[in-house]
Amino acid sequence: MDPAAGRREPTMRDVAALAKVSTKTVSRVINGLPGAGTEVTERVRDAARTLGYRPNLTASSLRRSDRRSATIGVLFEDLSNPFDAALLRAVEDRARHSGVLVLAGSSEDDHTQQRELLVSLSARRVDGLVVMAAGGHQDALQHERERGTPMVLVDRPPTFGATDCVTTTNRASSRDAVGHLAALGHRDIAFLGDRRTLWTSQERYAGYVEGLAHAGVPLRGELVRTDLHGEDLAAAATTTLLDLDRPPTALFTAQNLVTVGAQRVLRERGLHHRVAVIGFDDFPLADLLDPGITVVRQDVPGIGRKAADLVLARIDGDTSPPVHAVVPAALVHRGSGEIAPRPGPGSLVGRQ
Amino acid sequence: MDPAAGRREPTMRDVAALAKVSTKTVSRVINGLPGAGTEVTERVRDAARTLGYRPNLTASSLRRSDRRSATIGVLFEDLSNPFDAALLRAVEDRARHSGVLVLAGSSEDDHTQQRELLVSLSARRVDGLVVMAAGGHQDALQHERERGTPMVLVDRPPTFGATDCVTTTNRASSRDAVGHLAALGHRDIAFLGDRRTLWTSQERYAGYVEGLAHAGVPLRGELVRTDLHGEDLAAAATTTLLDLDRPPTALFTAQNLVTVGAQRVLRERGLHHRVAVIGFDDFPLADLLDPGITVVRQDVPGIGRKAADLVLARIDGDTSPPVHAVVPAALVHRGSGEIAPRPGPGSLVGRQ
DNA sequence: ATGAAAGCGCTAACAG
DNA sequence: CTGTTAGCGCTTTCAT
Repeated sequence: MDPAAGRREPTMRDVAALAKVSTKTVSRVINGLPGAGTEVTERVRDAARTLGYRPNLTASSLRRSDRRSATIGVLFEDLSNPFDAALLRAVEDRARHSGVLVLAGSSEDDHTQQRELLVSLSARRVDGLVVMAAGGHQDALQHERERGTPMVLVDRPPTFGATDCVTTTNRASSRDAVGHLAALGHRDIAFLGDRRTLWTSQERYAGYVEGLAHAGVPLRGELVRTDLHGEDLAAAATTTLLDLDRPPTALFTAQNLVTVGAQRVLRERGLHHRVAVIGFDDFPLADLLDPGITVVRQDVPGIGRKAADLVLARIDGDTSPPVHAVVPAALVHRGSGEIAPRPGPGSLVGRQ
Repeated sequence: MDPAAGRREPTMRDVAALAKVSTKTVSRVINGLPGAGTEVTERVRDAARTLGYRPNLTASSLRRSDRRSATIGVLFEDLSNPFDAALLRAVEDRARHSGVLVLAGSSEDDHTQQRELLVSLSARRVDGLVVMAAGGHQDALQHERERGTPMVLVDRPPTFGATDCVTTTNRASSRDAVGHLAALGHRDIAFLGDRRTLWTSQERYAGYVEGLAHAGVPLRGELVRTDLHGEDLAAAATTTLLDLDRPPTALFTAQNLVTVGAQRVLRERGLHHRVAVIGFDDFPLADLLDPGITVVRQDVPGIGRKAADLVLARIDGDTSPPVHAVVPAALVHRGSGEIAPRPGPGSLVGRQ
């Protein structure tokens, strides 16, 4: 099974011996540094090729003064979530073009797992981190940051200082979305949110409240459902809402899985053309559904690029003050958010 | 910006000095090896905590005899594709539970990029690789494998020897899908495939041919469209097919983006309830479309787990003969694949 | 149970 | 232009 069993990996010393030069000269040639004669360079290259020599970045970075591993850590909630995946890809692209590779991990929004991954990444001496922080306290992240590791938080800001961060217009876009629904005449607009410990959930809820206030629509507490982590909880909450005496005529679903869970229930009940929906976060095929789902779309590649740029700049020694970059999101009209309220068989107008 | 500017990272020597022991003793304590007194152990732990010592896996792996980096490389086509993302997550989970981290990269099905990533991973001395090979030759992969790096190919098999691989039942499931359509009475079943250089495309096409033959349906060459890389090409091909004098009554779309592209055109033309579709590869929300999209669903987490298990076992010295694991896919009936053929306004039965 | 010396593969700092 | 020496942080080997 092992085609190379027994053979020892050639080192610079082996190359040096074969080319009859010093290891330092080999080092110069391999790294493309000046100070190596044309003829010697050729001899070294030949020797390296003959032996099948591969540079060892691990040894090199240990000895080099900059101590760089040319590797960054990416610590997201769930690499299989389309949002996280798109973000990872954007970061990876940027990093790759700078010769930097990405060590990726999923924290599952769990502090223990986040901390363990942080320790693992730290032991491998990554040059920097791009992190989607787990909800709640950020002790482990703060600790790592305070050791000096360059760090950029994405999607959610740090609760500690001196750290860059890239987020989107959660509050303003949520306000706009709710305003859009109110402008159509909706007065019973429900809020369905992810975990309350998440900053994005809080911001989107705040935007919902502001949007209602701005439109002069009173907030009905029973229309607010939070801590809906995953499609199933979102579906259950939607069911409960639709069963109210005075059910909502519009839903603002504040996360992609929540939107999908709600959508499932609406279709089961045949209400997808009656109840308006605007979701936060776009998702694949949102435009192919009937009606198309109106969403607040984040510029995910933009966020990833910005985060990567920031962390790479910090690694390169940029010491300017910390930045909180805000990448604008946009409301994408597809139909579900443009459904007007109307009294129907399920409506209770007149009963009030 | 840098909270730790100037400070030097503490080493085992620093810990040893503070605890008044040798570095070897510190090494024993940090690694939980036997041969360290209870009292000394305590002293070392205190010193490490006081100094904020972090073990350096990079230095450790350089010196250790097993030379392990506790890191594997994952080289897929596009980490933002839901299929790749789900696979990455499955591999990462398995690896993490073995204390192994994942260096991830996207090859974009490009040989140059694949080779460059391979070189980067190799320089970082990853212990093993999980690779979705780019189409065409596999010279760089073979070369890396022949140096002795444990390697598992996923989704597509190696064209060289002595290498594990995990794929799904591409051919058999495609045959079944086409058989399912034929059993409903379809005789004009189109094939829409991704790049012909990809083994999966070839296998799925072979299954299509077998399925037709088995059902006694003659193959019409003009209904076969390949090299559809991406939604747009798939959409264009679908348009062409529908404009034929004798258009297909059913489509077998052999990759997830192809399915989506075709679906877009069918909906534009209002044919999504008339033309049957079975897609290879499931995708999010396929069940929420109207009709739901019937697909061949791969067991993506199963494939990822198996691949991770194989590479981790090889790293641990398993020298049993190479394995080609085949993880079964299943036909998921959702509606689009259960549409029967019928003469309609667009049909040309009778004109022939 | 503990430590001293050597060295993993490489590069910094200096020679020549 | 090229080489020598030392040593990155750690673990091996062998001694005590």
